[in-house]
Amino acid sequence: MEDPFPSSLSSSFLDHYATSGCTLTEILEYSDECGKSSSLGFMELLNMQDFAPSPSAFGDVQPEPLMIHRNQDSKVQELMMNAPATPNTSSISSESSDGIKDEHVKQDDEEEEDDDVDEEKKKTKKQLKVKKTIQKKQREPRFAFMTKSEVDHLEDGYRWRKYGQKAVKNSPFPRSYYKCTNATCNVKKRVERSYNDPSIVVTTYEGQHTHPSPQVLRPPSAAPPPPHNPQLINYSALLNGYMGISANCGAGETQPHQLSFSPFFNNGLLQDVVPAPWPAAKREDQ
DNA sequence: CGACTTTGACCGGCGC
DNA sequence: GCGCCGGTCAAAGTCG
Repeated sequence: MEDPFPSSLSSSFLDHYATSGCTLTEILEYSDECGKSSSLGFMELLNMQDFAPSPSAFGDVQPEPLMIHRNQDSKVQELMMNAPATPNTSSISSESSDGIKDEHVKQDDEEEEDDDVDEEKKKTKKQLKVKKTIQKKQREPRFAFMTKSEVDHLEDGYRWRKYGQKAVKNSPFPRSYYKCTNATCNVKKRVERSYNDPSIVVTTYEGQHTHPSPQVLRPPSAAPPPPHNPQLINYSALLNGYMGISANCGAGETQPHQLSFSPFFNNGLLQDVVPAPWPAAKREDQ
């Protein structure tokens, strides 16, 4: 777990990040039982077929340090240790959402004769929440990374609905909570700004998409390739790879986005990996 | 009018 | 037990 990121990191992976335009400054991978299987997917991603131009195409873009390490968050690790090592990630999310629904229906049947409707609702709600909490803790692998960007919510090809925002302790920047808008998809993500470096956005994905990216699905003839939007990131490819779903990343995209390049990446190999602390806003005073 | 955001309230976990 | 904190809910508001 403490080993540095593999030197076999393929060019496609970092090339893909290069196409994002947003400079990847750090990747934080939660290590856990799920993570083992998830990491396979992630590693598979690293060996994906090239879908980005060669490094020589990066031109004059200012390089930024790339730091990759595995997360040391003991809290998360502890939660994840209870998680079953379930490589079949698609079954995870469908199971969890269906499970909740089934439980809900069952609960309604059992309390049919109950006079106190409010009580019933409260009970059901409570159980639902407990179940959700347990499932979340046990099932959802997380994947967090930091990007240098001026916008908080980075485009990743999926559609998200914001469902909450909270002030973060010791940070002037709030944390936003998003859910994938796809009804069958259980993926959530948290977005917050590092208070150490406000130019850095910390994005944490939880769960896996059970559907392809809407952007990927779009037929080539339906729309032109995305513009060279510096804020557009195809995290979907990384995440799909990480989560073990075969990524169809980059389909329909014939042009590279604005490119950036890491000095740590040379000749297709990641070099001089520098571990970085978990964002101070999270890790401080713990 | 539907989709999405905002925001206060609520709840559970955790440390003291 | 209490208070703090993170995460989620859901009603109200906003926007196209």
